[in-house]
Amino acid sequence: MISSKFSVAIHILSLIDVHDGKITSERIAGSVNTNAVVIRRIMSLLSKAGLIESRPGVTGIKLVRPLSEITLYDVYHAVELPENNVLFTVHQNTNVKCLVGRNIQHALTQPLLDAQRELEQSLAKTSVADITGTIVSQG
Amino acid sequence: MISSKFSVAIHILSLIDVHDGKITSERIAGSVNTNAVVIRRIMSLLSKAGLIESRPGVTGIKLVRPLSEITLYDVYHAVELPENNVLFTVHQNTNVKCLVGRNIQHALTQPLLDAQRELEQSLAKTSVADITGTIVSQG
DNA sequence: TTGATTGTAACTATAACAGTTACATTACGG
DNA sequence: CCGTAATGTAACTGTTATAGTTACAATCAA
Repeated sequence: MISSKFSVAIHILSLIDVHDGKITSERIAGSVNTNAVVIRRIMSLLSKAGLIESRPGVTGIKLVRPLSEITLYDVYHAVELPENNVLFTVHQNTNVKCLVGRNIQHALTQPLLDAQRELEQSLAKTSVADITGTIVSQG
Repeated sequence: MISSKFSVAIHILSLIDVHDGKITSERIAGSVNTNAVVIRRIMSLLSKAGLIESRPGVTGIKLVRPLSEITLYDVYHAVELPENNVLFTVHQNTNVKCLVGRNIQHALTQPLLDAQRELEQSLAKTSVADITGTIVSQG
């Protein structure tokens, strides 16, 4: 399961955009209905990914790129993917004396990478601006 | 992250096939290099999904369908997907007084379902027999 | 009937996620 | 230039999922 960090991150980016950057983590937390530290932790991941910029003591969060140039994949990659960028865990240390144990990891590599790529390419088709557009049109 | 239950389940199905069903959970555990109860737990999920059949006291596990008719998606669905069949967690209980809080879940629904479908369709393209074929060809 | 096997409960350990309190650091506004 | 407010992060708690382990009742084959 992909955690709610992903959808919360999109929520954060939408709010920054709607408020032209003039918003605090406390206010965002009020909209998400959680604690401000939860918001700041996810903002920290978005900062490391180069999507936003913020500074201690200063109210306001800057979008480094417009939301039309940030895809759902960018957000997913920033907050969900582990260091190795691999979605599927494959069990290691299998018994090399066994034909299956010796070769299973390699046999799975390509199909699992393909599936991950399809997921990511689908996410990349939608920008956060598309999501904000849907939100605004709902009223 | 998708857990190793998935890759272990494929390992189990491959071993059943390679040994024509004459194999115990203890032997499978020896190939996977884990405890037999871990294997039986995953076997229980595969049984509930109707992919295998086994009985207490009887050595041997039956493949209900040939591996060529079991896709990676079938295995993934059997051991990884939660009750609601939804891959992405979306945060709930957002603030309805806020435009974004009021509409974010609905705005995310379709793109996230699309991405999940792409992942699943990609997994469905490969059968467990394909994996076993790769394994055997490696030697 | 004996021995092997399955199925499952129960316990432990670890890790990720999420919520919370606390606080040092920073910088803007009066 | 001081006080207020905000960020960034550490530290702790609670919950859940995964994984490993021991134990054992139920089952069946030989």
